[in-house]
Amino acid sequence: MTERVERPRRGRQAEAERNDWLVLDAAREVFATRGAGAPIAAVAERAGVGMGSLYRRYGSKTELLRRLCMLAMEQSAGAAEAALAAPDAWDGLAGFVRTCVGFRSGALGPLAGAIETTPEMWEASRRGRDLLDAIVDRAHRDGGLREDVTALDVMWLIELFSRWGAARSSPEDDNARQRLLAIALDGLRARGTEPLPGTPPSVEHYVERWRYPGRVTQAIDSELA
Amino acid sequence: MTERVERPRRGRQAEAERNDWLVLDAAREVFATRGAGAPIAAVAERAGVGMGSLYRRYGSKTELLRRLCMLAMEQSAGAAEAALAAPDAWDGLAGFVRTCVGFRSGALGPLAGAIETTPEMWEASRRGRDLLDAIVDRAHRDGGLREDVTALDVMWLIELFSRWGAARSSPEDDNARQRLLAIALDGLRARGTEPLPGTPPSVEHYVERWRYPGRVTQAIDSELA
DNA sequence: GCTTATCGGAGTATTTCATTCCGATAGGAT
DNA sequence: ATCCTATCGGAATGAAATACTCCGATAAGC
Repeated sequence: MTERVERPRRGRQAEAERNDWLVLDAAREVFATRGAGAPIAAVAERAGVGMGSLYRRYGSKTELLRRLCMLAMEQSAGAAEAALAAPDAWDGLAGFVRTCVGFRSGALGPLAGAIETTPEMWEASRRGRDLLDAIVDRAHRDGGLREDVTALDVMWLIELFSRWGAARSSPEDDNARQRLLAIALDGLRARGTEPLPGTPPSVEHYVERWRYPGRVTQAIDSELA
Repeated sequence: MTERVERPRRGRQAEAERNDWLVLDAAREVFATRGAGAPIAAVAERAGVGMGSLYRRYGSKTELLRRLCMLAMEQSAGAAEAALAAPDAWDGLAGFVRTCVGFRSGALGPLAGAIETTPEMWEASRRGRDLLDAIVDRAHRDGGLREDVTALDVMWLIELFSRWGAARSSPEDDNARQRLLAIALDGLRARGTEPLPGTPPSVEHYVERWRYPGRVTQAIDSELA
């Protein structure tokens, strides 16, 4: 799932690096399905790593969560660039959604509000939204995507599917999710159907959730200005 | 949201009954979004009711969860019967899904495994699945539903959307959910599209999650036999 | 005005969790 | 071969969260 940078190490150092990825993958799985409240011990167990090893790399739970968010946003941005480079606009969009759901990019959602967002994170988030806007615009112009679907609809869709899955996910879960995703993507295609109900989702609503309780997060306010 | 049986009471008794529904609605909201691990206090607070009042009615958290499951399954069965009675097969199915998502019928999913399932619950679950089978069969025969979609796909779809929503859900959340649901339902319609990937979801997979850890749940085994 | 069912929430014992500490293990240098 | 040290795993710890109980306050019904 996670892309590994192959830089050959030896012995203990190799194990350390391997563990790092194991932890990150496990953390994503655990926090995505059980929310930010999930215990660190669950991450360690799933990664097959001791608590000591985990804390050697991440000084606190918050640090791990932040790292996780950044990683997901970076991967998401990478996938977005690939989508824009795809020959067909619709295929690019569909592939982007599938990829993001694949590594549970939208799993950040439940984490919103549990950690104080750094300026760095805001920057990445902003960039991600801009890229998605571009993808959706292209698919609209190309006629592959039904025109009443907005970029934020797609965002929510990714989040919806990212959170799916039991605490202990199995291949069967993946299978079911793939099917539902295929159904949803099919529903996204341009076609003479009923217009979508309600109003387009707002950026304010999407962004507001990240406000960390108790402290003023200035970045949000400038974001919403 | 929840259908109330209007049996006029007076004064304190009326308040008691009103509280009962407040608690049930709040509990569904809380457990659906935060999982079975959510604190009882959160339910009380959301219902605007003291802990005392809550425990007067439900002797334990487990009892509340069980009651919640039964209620959701009963409401779901009611919606299913209405769907079968609908003039149009497709409209019946779509309405059923929307109704179930509306009262978060699929929110039972995350509760699976957290409580020991009673025979009564198995009975209701079984009945629900039979009804859904009938709805899906009818929609297939009628040609409105794409034929590679199974009843369990629909089941998972309902669960997917039932779990959606932030801890503190807002009208904006509902709006976004409605739109995504419209997209998904549109993807469900019969139409010359790519067949669904993977294999149809299995009953075993769906049912297995309800196995309560530590104790053998005989009903599951007979269910799977 | 009195009785009593019901209400809300503070209090308690228990559990869960984040974080720390340390003995064990095994690369890698001498 | 042997010692040194980085890393590992998980038990120990103190703090926070949580299920559940208890009780004084409130107001309906007579």
